[in-house]
Amino acid sequence: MERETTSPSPKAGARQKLLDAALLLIREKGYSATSVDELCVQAGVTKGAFFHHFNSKDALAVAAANHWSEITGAFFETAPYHQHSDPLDRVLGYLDFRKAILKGEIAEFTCLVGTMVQEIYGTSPNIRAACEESISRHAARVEADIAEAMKRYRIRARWTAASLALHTQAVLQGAFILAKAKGGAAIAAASIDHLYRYVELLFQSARRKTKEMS
Amino acid sequence: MERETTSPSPKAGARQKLLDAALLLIREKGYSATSVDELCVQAGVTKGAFFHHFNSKDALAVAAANHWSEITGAFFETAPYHQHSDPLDRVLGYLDFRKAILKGEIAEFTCLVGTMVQEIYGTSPNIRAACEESISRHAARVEADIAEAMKRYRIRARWTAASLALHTQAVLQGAFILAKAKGGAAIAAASIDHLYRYVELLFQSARRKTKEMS
DNA sequence: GACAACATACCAACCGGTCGGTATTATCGG
DNA sequence: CCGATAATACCGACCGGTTGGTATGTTGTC
Repeated sequence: MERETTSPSPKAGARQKLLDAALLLIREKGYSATSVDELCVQAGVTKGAFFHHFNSKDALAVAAANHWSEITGAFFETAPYHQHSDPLDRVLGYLDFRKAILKGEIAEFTCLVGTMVQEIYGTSPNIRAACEESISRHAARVEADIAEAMKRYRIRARWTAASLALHTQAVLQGAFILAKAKGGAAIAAASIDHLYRYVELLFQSARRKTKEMS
Repeated sequence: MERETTSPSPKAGARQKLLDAALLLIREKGYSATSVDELCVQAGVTKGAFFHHFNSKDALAVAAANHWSEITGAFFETAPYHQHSDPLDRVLGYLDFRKAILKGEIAEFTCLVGTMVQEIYGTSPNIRAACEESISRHAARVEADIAEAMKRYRIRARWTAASLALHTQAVLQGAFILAKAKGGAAIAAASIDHLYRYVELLFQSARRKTKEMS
């Protein structure tokens, strides 16, 4: 007859609540430093529920990485920059968007899988694979727009769309590290500015040429 | 009269051996996942020695970050790229050098303080500060060459030498994360290539102009 | 009444840290 | 140069708390 609710989505099922708790805590304190007990408390769930849904802490991490892929996938899917008809504008719009969402606490804009893979790349192959999947899948979307832009502006270069897409992810991940070191998002934004300028420079002569022709 | 040497410098004192062990283990498994016992075993030292030299595990981490600064400082000091008279060549040479040292196991070329700051930025302010110091000090050396190059080639731009220097560090840190995720140094090298190209593009018109004048 | 979804109680291993003690070395008066 | 003294470096058993994980029980639902 009683019905009590606390903060983290009360009727959402223990599994979802644990995954949400993992996103929050692991981004704040890292994977190793986050204990199963803390995850359960944050999720408002007992340890029994934890090991009912996940065979181990590592299994939770894999599930959290996949959960992260779905959440960020849906988030970027609905972002405004996709509206541009010019693929280069979509790439630059993506970077603008990445810069624009650098708000709030550091843990709120940093990357779950980037944080995790640093700690576990040598010890937990399955978590590492899940993190790589997440990064690669996200990079692939950026790559599609880059490839289209290269085609549109007839870029012939030594670099590929794939390598530039991964480079954007490297810059973002590195920007997060600097933000954590310096205690603020400002340097991350500055680094994205440099990346933005780089992409502009890569396409600038080709874009100008095309503009002149039209 | 005796003189013996095995792997972790046997006659080097417990403190040095512990710092070396910290560099090795923390880069392999992260800070939280590395226990004091493991550090002692790796260093060939007892726990008593550990807490004789360091008040806490955190204190060891701070000392390790400073040790890292000294080691990398001396290492880059003697690197060949400093011989170039043109400051821009020194900057590009620095990037070439960073790319050239991406050899061996991942833990052998990744950054101690970049790895640590990810885990502890929110929980250990003094470790975070030591990591920031290390990164900033290294960036400052790069910044000096960039600033000189900007002066030499009379660059007037919206970006500063400081922000570009920090950007190089962001790219490197991010490249390390991708290397950990993908399990190899290749993507890190590709990302440094992009950064190299970016710096070239930033200076290219000015350099050409100067060359024509001479 | 079977089965998934939890809760509770509990465990052995391990964690960072303490502490009393010893071996080595530096200091210094005579 | 000597022996006493004291500081430093190091040892390893031990401690209380926490760790990831388990075994068993309870509950709601089809």
